[in-house]
Amino acid sequence: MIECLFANLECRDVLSEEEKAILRAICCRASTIGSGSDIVSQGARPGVSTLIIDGFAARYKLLEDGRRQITALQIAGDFVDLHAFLLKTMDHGILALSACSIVVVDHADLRKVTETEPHLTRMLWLDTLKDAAIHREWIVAMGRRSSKAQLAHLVCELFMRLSVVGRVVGDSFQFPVSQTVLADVLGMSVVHLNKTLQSLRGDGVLTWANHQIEILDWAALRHIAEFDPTYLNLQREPR
Amino acid sequence: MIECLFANLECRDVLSEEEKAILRAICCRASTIGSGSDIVSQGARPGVSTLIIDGFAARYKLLEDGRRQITALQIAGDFVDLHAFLLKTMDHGILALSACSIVVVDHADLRKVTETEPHLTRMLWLDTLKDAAIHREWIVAMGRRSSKAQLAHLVCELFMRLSVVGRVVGDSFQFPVSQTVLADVLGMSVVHLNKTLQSLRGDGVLTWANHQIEILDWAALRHIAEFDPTYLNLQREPR
DNA sequence: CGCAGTGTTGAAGCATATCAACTTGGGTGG
DNA sequence: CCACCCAAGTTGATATGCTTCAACACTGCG
Repeated sequence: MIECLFANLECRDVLSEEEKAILRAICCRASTIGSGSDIVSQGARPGVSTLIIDGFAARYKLLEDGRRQITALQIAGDFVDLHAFLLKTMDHGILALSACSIVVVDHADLRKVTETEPHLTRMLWLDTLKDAAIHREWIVAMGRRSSKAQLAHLVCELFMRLSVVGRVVGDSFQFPVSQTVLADVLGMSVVHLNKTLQSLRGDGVLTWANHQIEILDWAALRHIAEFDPTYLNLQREPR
Repeated sequence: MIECLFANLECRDVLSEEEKAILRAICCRASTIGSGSDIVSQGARPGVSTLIIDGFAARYKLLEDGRRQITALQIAGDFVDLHAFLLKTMDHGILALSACSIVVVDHADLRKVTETEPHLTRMLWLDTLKDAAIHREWIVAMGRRSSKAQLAHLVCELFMRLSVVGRVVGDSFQFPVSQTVLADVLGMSVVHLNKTLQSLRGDGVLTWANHQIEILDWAALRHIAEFDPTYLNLQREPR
């Protein structure tokens, strides 16, 4: 069930069987969320944190005029609002972009982990640090990359993250997201995203149809994006 | 010496005297860094983490063509590379924007804290989560705000963060940073930043001269920025 | 069958980058 | 002490990337 979380953590450090057992024990309540509904709402003070088992979710903020910016994409194996455990009040919402299987963990149980399991605590901390590293990379992409490079970079990132949790088949992965949503991820208009996408398609580096992305030329895509996966911390070492 | 760190942590939860003593004990080695030099270089694997006692620093990444994006501004009281404790390899550099007083902490000592001080560990974790929340807000600003709102938002944020650590006098604070640097923070060209700045000055909401920013009309500035400080988590509550 | 959401396209306008020139002020060497 | 220089700030002109608006095609669904 929560093997995707193990995959996520274990590509960064070794997890003992006891630690896995603890995680299994506290990740008790499972459910599903329909596409388009909030997993956590802005301003909420949840008593639980949510782990995504399957599906895509997004963190987002709304401006007063109704425009939206998505600040993170969360996939299977992501502890999507672990940070609410310590931040308490949600300063943003979390939205299911597709139907999502989730599991929730009581904050009381997480607290117990921090009291008794230092290594596991560090691993969970690390998981939130990885999210922050992704945020920084997005800031770079938004501030200094061309729209084409920004989009290419996102595809590279998703490809790497999804392969860690076994969601990549060959050179393809499911990406059940409309162009409107993707525009809100990249901070551009739908029209411009559409043209940027077609420019990438025209270069023959990827295809995107039926909610599935296939990478045709990884080297070229990576070159367009100037993609360097260091920030994803996919190194297994003692933490 | 490290009172600014206490100020930073204590506006979010109570610190016991024992916890303060522990922090004082591990923050042993002090030094200063000259303006313009790296505190930590990209690709480094530091064995210590750095706390800023005084001055301004920036996290940054460079693109292949030499352009730069600053992904975070760090001020007094910020544990600037606490995340290196767990991320191990720096995926970005940290630069002193002014002369900085710093203190370093051995990762071995931080590890001991995580083994024996669960509450303090959560407080340090929280500190990195606050950085991530700021990252998300910057993503929103870059993606969906006008350049004027983006700049106004940054000034609001700096004002709030600097007042926590006692760096605001009246409505003014020191901001020893060139327009070139600020342009790299906001992801815009220097020319455009200059014009945006003059637009804010023209509105009479702030002045910026001699490396000092004075806020003339807080309500108007806040309105331009649509500033909501929730994300800074300045709520004192049990964590 | 009609409707709503999604993708696509072209045209026009605005925001921002780029380029180039000029000013200002502080620091430094003659 | 002056002359010069360099970094930083400022300004205007031009070019480009991106947004907005509007229209149309396609698809799945009630």
